[in-house]
Amino acid sequence: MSAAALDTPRRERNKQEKRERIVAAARALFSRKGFAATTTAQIAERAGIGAGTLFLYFASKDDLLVAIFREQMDAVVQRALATLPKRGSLLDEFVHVYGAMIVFHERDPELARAFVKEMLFVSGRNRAAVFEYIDGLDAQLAARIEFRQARGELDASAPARLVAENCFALYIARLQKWLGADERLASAEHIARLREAFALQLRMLEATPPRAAQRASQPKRRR
Amino acid sequence: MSAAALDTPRRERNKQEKRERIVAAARALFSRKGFAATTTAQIAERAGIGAGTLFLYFASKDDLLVAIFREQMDAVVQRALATLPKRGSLLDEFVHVYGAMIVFHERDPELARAFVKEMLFVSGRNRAAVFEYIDGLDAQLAARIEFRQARGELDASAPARLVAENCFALYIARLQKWLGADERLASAEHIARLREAFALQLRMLEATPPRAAQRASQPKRRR
DNA sequence: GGCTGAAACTGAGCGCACTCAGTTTTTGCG
DNA sequence: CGCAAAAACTGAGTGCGCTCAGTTTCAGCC
Repeated sequence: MSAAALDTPRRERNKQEKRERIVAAARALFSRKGFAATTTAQIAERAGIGAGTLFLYFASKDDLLVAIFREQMDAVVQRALATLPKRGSLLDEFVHVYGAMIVFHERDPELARAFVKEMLFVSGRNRAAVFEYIDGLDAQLAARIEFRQARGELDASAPARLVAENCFALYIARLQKWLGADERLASAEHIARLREAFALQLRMLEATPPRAAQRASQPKRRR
Repeated sequence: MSAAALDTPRRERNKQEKRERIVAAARALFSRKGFAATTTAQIAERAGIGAGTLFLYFASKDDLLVAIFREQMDAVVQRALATLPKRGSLLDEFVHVYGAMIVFHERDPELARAFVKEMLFVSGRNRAAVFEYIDGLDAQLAARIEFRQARGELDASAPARLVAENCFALYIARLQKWLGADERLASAEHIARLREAFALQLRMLEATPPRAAQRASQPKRRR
């Protein structure tokens, strides 16, 4: 019956609220004492639930971490996409978005390290969520490529989506290297490296399409 | 022969031999029962040592896994580099090498999954070893690029090493996606995807260098 | 309200990676 | 040899993530 769907039954509401409490407790403890040093028992206690209950909401401690991070990352990406530089190049836009994520991770490298390590290997419902998030990001950046392709600024024969996916891979690789290092580079330096890598991938888009007209409209002088 | 080589002090020899026993035991158990289902106590027992002794040789169970895998991967890469296709394109060579690694990982995806997950985040001595291994691989493949650049087949202005590093990143990203998936693609399909990604990165090398334009009249070469 | 089955919750307990105080083995030296 | 210091080794112990048999809470129905 539809009435049941309308009113949020007591059970559902309790569950949702309990989930929030767990997330809040975990967030506070993780950032105060670090991921490894926080025990699930402490989280449960702070959330006011039994030690076992936590695992009815999250399959594992790692799973909990991923769930927390994903929400925050969503916000970061959304904000970055909303503030794209107006007059910048495609490369600038890519660096703007991924740079924002790097800055975010810089706030708490130990957490970020644990997160990245788990993110790509989670299973269950969270795995789908993670990949949806990545797909969304890829799609948005692919759209930026296609926009320029449509205006004739870039080689329209290149598969925009695949290029965007490659850039995500480059970002992750850089991030892993950065987070894994004993002595971490300043994020400015890190972003500069990322820019280099992106430039190398995106340069392909500037190539004259194999068959298409080569800027015939532009009065280019030949010797 | 030197005096130092002659007398392998009893201590050193024992240590080395014990290390071998641990590795052999771990390898056998991991491949029989899987990584997660094997306990460090079982490994120690099979190696004929005390439970705590294992941790004098390897900092953690993960560390042990990484050490085992790295040795095997070295061999795989070495063989692949020695059997590069003679008449193939640069893309063919990249796919040949990384394809060999994929095939290797296909033999035991659960182990590979655990390995890849830990590899990029190990610390201590093994971390240095892992990155030396990656650097070596990058250098070898960069050399293949430079070889063609020197012959004028590819844009010599592109930084070969960075391109090779980008390709490694693409390989790792694909591998993570593949190993993390619930239903794993056939490796042939996986390799085809990797080829696409590589092609997108390497295409940049075919661009006519800014100043030297000799490729214009040359018919496009395919495979 | 009273009853009933199901859903949610609990915490004592389990298995395992890893530690460390105590023991054994090895080495260098007189 | 004997001896002392150092190095290597050991396994009982510890802490933590996670489980599950038992308990409590809730929703729907009379």
